Amino acid sequence: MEKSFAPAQIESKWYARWEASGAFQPPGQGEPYCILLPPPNVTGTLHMGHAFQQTVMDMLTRYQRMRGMNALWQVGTDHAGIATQKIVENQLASEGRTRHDLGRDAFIERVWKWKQESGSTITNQMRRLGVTADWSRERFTMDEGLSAAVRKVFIDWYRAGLIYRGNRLVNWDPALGTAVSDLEVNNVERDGHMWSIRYMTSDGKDSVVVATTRPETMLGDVAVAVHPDDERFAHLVGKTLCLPLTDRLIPVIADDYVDRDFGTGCVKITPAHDFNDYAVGQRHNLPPIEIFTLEAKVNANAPERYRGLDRYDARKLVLTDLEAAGLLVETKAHKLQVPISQRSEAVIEPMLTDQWFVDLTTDVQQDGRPGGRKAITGPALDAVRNGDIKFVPENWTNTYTQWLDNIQDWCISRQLWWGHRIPAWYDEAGNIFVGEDEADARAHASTSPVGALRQDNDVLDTWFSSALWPFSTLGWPGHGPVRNERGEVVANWEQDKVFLPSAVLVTGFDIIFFWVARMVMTTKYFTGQIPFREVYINAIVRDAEGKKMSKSKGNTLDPLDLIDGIELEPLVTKSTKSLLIPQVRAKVEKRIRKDYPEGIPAIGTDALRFTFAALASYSRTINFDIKRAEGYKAFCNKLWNAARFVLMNLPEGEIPAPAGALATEAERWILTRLKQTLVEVEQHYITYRFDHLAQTLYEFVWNEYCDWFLELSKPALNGDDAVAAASTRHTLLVVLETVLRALHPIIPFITEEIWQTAGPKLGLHEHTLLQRPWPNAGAIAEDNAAANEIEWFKNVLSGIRKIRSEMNISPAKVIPLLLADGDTEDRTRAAKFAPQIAFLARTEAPQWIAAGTTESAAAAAVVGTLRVMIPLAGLIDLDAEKTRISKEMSRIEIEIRKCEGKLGNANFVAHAPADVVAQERQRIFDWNTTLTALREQAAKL
RNA sequence: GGGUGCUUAGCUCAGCGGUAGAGCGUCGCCCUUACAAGGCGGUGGUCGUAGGUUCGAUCCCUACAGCACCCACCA
Repeated sequence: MEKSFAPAQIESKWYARWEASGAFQPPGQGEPYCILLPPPNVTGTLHMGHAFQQTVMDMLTRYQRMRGMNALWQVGTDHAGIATQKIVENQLASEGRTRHDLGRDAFIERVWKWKQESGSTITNQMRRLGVTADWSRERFTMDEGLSAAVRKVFIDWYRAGLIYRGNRLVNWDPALGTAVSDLEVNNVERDGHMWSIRYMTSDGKDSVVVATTRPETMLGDVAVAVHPDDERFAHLVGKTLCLPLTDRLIPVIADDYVDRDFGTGCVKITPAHDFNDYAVGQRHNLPPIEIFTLEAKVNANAPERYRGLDRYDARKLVLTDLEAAGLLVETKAHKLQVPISQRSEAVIEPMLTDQWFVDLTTDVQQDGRPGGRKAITGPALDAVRNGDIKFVPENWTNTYTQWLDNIQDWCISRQLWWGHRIPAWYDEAGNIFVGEDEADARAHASTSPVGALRQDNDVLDTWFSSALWPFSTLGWPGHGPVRNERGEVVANWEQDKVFLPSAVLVTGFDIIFFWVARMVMTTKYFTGQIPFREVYINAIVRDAEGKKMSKSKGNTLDPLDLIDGIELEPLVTKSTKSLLIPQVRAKVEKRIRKDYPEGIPAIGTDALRFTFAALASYSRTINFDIKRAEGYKAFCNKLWNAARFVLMNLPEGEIPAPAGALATEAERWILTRLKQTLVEVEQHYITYRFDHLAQTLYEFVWNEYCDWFLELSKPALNGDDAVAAASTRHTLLVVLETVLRALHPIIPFITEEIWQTAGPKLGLHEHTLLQRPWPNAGAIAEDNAAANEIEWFKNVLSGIRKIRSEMNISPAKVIPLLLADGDTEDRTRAAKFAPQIAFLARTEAPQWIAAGTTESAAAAAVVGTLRVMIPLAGLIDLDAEKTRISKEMSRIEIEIRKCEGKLGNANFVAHAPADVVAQERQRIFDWNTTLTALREQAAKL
């Protein structure tokens, strides 16, 4: 083996071999265990969030596979409607064209082409991470099978009355030219103004002043509302106002939507461009007046003067005109919430448009009569409330249920071309026909169409298809095997439905609403099953300072750059190339040069994965610090070198298990610790505490196996006792091989590489470590007596080391060692561990001082009643030793006083559990024993 | 306005009704034949503040302060 662990060399070797072995596919036996990959954007690239999440999923999948489960990691990608369409439109724009120049069919063809070109980027990056998803079943949300599922769901819901089409006020993104759902809108606080505008009554005798942040919308006002109980304005209710800048008359109405204490207490009502006003308009039977085109420009319903103006230009002109008319009463600064489109960052304009909705709000009884409960969200809420689905950490349950309790109908139509086209047709009279295709739609129609049918131009919200992921990927609705474009079978519902429900969904909290809740809704409705038993909400990855990673901040990290490393200059180039604003660009460059003056070091996939595991506590964010990753790379190196030590101490060929029991205490101890470690690790898998899991293994490997067992093995391997040497050799190897298996789900590459050498030494001839079973902790013998012996040994050794260090004795110098007092057990142990003590502490063979002998002055450590001493002669400063001992004594005296305080408290003795009291008594006894020995030692000095 | 977190060592974070922990950093000694990406030994914390419950509180409860995040229609 090489002297150091070199990730690049070993990572390249194993992935292809694993994949070719077919081991990623479920073996067809054992209990089903399924994990669904949240399908990433097909044309996207891997980011830190993916890498983290996928590491967790891969750990779980590898672990359960090793445990003999019928493990399936269902993989696939998402067509990401808006995002992907936008990329291709940008490409066209750089050629000076728009999608309309191409036409629908040619444009879609072009998107498919882009999907073919870039669709393998992210899946190849996932392979670099070591992801063991079943690629033979890879799906795409727009492949034929999944599209069929989408159509069936749409049609079934439509026919059940749960999908409807209606002219509603929706969130309109004027930049993208499509409706978006409530979830795709973020409210952002912005600095703006509040303007007060006077509306005169038609008789010219009176007026009201309304306050607004959007004066331009006054062109679409249909009323002014005041609170019904507001005495200030009671006399005006029912009066007519002249809407300024127009020739329209509007009424003053009373509605308790109005907050008397806000603004002027009078609200202008613009039903066509405000959600609240829409509701008010409906209550008062006031038809909305739309004043904007879909591009958010003023339309023909407004006075000619404003037509064609963009909404913000219109605002300026309206204000100017109001000012000129003397109707602008006040302008003041005001912070307001502005609805921003997540996708385009354009300001959303509420618009009245024809859209498709999923009814999530109507209560229906079993027989369809009103009342009862909500057909889609009801079961989805129950599944979580009754515990069928559990969130980990469980406080996310609240988030989920509260959202579903307050949900609105889901706008599912998008005015895009890339996506699942809505399977609905219209005749010339505007009647709607829904079906698999035109013929099916006609066949299911209650009336015959008037004239030709024309298909709906819109596509479905991307999340509509991802909502079906848990069952659509398994071949639902199930008419025999589903094949991919190469003709290979990718799913077969009749067989694959055993994977529903999946075991756990690993995902971010940001898509609980977008995706998790909707999967529960569809899966419950269409299969009667829950989609998954547990939802593990993983943390969001942030930078080392806890800041959100974003390209414009320049603090993103590419997981591949961490794996492979990257020089400073290429890093600067790649981080700034998509930044168009020069100031931002300069800032990002500066930051990168400051944060990574040497570029990013290559830490390898294993260390990256281990870091993710170690950071994965229940906290909701993790701060990714390269320093930490470098530490775990060191761990990989440690494991590598431990393996190197073990292997270089083994003879050629297989190492047979020695006959008879383990020869040494150290072996019995390390196996005891190994067993405990495995038990703990298994527990951590159940609770998804990957941080504890990683730490448990880290500590075992480094602090016990390497620091103590390997060191203890050296005298045994080189000693005269051939039986002990043979037994130790075998145990070194057995523990190594077991540890490799236990670590494999976290750090698959390095463990596989080592195992390929270590496994065969034990006569194991599996193809790969990937296919080995998980270690059986139950089969490992426990020996607590041995554990006590090693504990004693560690105490003796660290006592000596402390003296050496504090007395500045060179680590290389071999020193004499004296033992005094102690009991018979100390004598037995001292004899047993004499070679180990001498070797590890660099001492001469320990000499017992006979009772009654005059001791020469020495530095001492105390273990129980045993004194472990290093004679002063020429080595130790007497005064320094006196100080050291007295410091130690005062520390112990403090401890004793603490114990005495507790035990002297009658209430403590009376109320505390017996074992706590007993423990306290034991402690005080132990401290006193040590103190006595130290006093004696001090006296001898 | 509603909801959810967080506050523990210089930094990043675990922990928990009964002796305060890890990684990184830092200090000292050491290239000891697996590993200097290493070894050995240190330093470092009145666990955000104030009350309460308890024999005992970093942990449970209450209030307060500060910091995040999510949801929501205040013109």
